[in-house]
Order: sequence, then structure tokens, then C-alpha cells
Amino acid sequence: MIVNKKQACQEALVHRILTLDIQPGSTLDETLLSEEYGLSRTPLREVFQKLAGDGYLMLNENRGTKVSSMDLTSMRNFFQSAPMIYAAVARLAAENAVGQQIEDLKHVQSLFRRAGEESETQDMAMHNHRFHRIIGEMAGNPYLSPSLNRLLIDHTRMSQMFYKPINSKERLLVWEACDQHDAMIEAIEKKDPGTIVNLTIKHWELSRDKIEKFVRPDPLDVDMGLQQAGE
Amino acid sequence: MIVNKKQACQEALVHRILTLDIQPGSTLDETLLSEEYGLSRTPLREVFQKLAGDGYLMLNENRGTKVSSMDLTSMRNFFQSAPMIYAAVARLAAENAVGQQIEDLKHVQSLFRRAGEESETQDMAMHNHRFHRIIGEMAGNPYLSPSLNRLLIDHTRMSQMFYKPINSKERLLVWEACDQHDAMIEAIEKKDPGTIVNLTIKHWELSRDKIEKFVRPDPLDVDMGLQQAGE
DNA sequence: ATAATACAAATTGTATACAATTACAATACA
DNA sequence: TGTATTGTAATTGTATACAATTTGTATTAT
Repeated sequence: MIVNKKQACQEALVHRILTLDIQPGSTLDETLLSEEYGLSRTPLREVFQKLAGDGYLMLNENRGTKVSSMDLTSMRNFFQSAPMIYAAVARLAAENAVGQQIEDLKHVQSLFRRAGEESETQDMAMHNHRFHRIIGEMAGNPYLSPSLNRLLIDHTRMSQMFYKPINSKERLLVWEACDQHDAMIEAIEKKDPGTIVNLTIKHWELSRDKIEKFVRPDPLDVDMGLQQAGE
Repeated sequence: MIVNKKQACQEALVHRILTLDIQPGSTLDETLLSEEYGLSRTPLREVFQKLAGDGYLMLNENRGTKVSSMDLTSMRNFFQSAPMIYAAVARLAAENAVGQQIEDLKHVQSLFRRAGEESETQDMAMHNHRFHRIIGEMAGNPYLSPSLNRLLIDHTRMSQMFYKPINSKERLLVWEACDQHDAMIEAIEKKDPGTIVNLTIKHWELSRDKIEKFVRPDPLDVDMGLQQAGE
């Protein structure tokens, strides 16, 4: 079996970045990684350039390569542009999707559902990522896809955080998201742009609320610390 | 004076691509260009990777790098997504622009107007390109800017074609576009998102009509070829 | 004459040595 | 004690030699 070491390295890095195995903002060591993936520095640097172009990494002249950070500004920009891009891409996907792509989407969705059933949160996030990238491919618009893909990078990295602790209440939300995926597939098959845009907005709002809930959880009872003293 | 050869090479290539000096779809010769810009192939290839990431070039494994093509599909996708992205970016620009950026924008606009007065069509296209990129920078949304910048690449390349032959009727359209730029600057200074979105749509429609007119010119008189024979 | 094959040339990809730059630590100085 | 300064180590950038792949051409067989 012939494998392309360079491509394997690239995919491995993408996976490690999306799963937060390599944290946002952390520096990548050329020498270390080139040894780890059995490449010399030249092709590894080309991988870096490619991943930087896709928005995974940031190259800083003479001072190394960092994983794209996720600070407050990024989050604000993310929430500002995600719904518009997601909706636009979904509409185009419904208009332009071809058979093979729909098959791929169904397959990834089945993997996503299974990961949900088995509470494999990391797999869930990755299959979800792939699901939405396929929708991007269906849209087939090279002017929009770079924006979509950048949004998905950060969306997936965020979801790694909030998928983790699943209580029974939150578990219901997972099934809801999963069912939305199914409905989206159906709308794409029927080439129904109106429906998929609505579904996409709902899907976005579900995810957004989940993120918001994670960032701003229910506050602790203000009396908590006072009970003993006050009682 | 210290110059960064690599960066100079990159900027030169961008300029040559945007001005159609290197045509869409044409292949780039690594050896030739590395000699031309006094670099070895390694850093030149890194420039290629960067420009490919920005949408100027396409890298094909083991079969060279080509300038991004502009075929019928690209055009369709372009017209489909440009208004949405332009409008969204303009709105964010009005909301987020800072003083220095507004100064830069005014300066580029003065260069654009002068180029128009002197009918330097190539300069016009390039200053116009810079004008709209600055608006992209003002928006400061890293999720949208890659889409905007890709649109601008192809928009500028198209405008190289249709700016060229300026008759007195078309000249008026140039002044109209120029005045729209001024109005846009004003709206940005006033932080007036509503106005700039409207202006941007109008500006887009003007440009779109111009492209359409170029692609589908007034047809020749159908009797032209028959006059002699029929008379 | 056409198609298939083999060989040569050109092009692209990778490894490695070397140069340039930055980061860090030790020392000198205020 | 705190701040410059210098030298050294580590990291990043570039050139070049070499390997792999593709492209073009000539030769052979059908």
C-alpha cells in the first residue's frame, strides 16, 4: 500500500488541530514534527503553508508557526458571519448537489448518529465537521467555501469543548441536531432550497444556544456561600 | 535599502496576475521565475503555496502551478455570491473602521480618481482593487475576508478587460463609480451601515451591468451582411 | 499507418547543508 | 537591584544536490 507521507502528515495535523489535541495558539516545532512524520523540513513547511492558507495555522516570519487562536474577537466575528454563510451555502447545496455527494452525506450522517449513540464525543464533532464540509462541497462555490471552511474549523473546535460533558438534558439536544441532519438531507434530495435554509437556521440556533450555555452556564446560587454563616 | 526578495516576488506575481500580464489558466515555470526574481526554487515554491492559499494560483501535484482560471462556472459563482459578500463586508466596515484605515481609503480613492482622469485603465483597476480590499480590512472579519479577496481577484481581472476601451458614454460610468466611492467613504466616516449597504449594492449593479455589456455587447445589425446582395 | 513500448529530457518533489535571524542567558554597568 | 550588552544556542530561511514523476519522442510490432 502506497501512502503519501506528506498528505498523511497534513491530515494528521488537521485532525489534531480540530480535536484540540494541539491547542489554539500553540507553536509548532518544525524539527520535531518533521521527525514525527518522517519528512524533511522542506515538505513539512509546504504543509504548513497549505494549512495556513486554509486557516488552520498562522505563519509569522522568522518566528514560527502557530495554530490559529480562538480569542474573544474571533468569537464575535464567528457569530456575526456564520448564519449568513451557512444559509447561503445550504441553499446552493440544495440547488447543486449531485448523487454521489448525497450518498457521501448519508454515510457520514450514519457515522455521526452512531457516534452519538455511543457518546463518542470526539468522533461526533469530527463527523459533524465532515457533514457540513460535504454540504460546502455540494454548494460548489469556490468564493464561499473558504469562508465556510474557516467557520467550520472554529465551530468544530468549539464543539469539542461543549460536546464533552453530556447530561441527559443535553443528550436530547444531540438527537435534535441529528434529526435536523436527516431533514437537511431530505431537503437536499428534494432540491428544496426554502426548507434547507430554514433547517440550517434552526440548526445554527441550536448549536449557538449550546455554545452560549457552555460559555455562560446557569450561575451558582448566590446564597450558596452564605448558607452556613447566615443559618 | 533592504528589500525582501521573496515578498517582492510575491507582490510582483500578484500584480502580474491581477493585470492579466499572466493569463488565467497559464502555467508558471519554477526555474524561469526563480531566476527572474533571484530566488532559489524553495522560497519561490513557498510563494506559490501562499498565493494558492489566497486563490491566485492552483497547485497540481506533480504537474505544476497554474494561474486560477476564469471559466463559465467561476463567473456564475462569482455573480451568485458577490453582492451578498460585498454588502455584508461593507456593513461591517462602516461599523468597525478606524481612523487610519479611513485615511488610507481616501488616499487610494484620490489615486483612483487621478488614474480615471488620465485614462490609465490598468492603474484604475489596481487602485479600485486596493480600495475594496481596504474596505475588507475595515470589516476586520477573518471569516469573510478570504471570500471577499477571492471575489476581488476575479472582479479585478474582469475589470481589466472591460475598463480598456473607453468611449465617452462609458466614461460617464467611470465618474459615477468614482462618486460612489466618495459617498461610500462618507458613509463609513459617519458609521452609517444602512447607507453603505445601499451604496454598495448600487456600486455592484453598475459594475455588473458594465461586465454584462462587455460580455453581451449590442449585436451587429442583422442586415449588415445582406445589404450589398439585397440592394 | 497506428498503437504500444521504451527511452530520454524536462519538470516537480525531497533531503540536507549552510546562512540568517531570533531567543536566551550570562556578564557588565548604572 | 534593575537594565543594557554581548555571545551562544536554537530556530527559521535559502540554496543546491539528488530522487521521483511526468512528458515527449523515437522505435518497434501489429
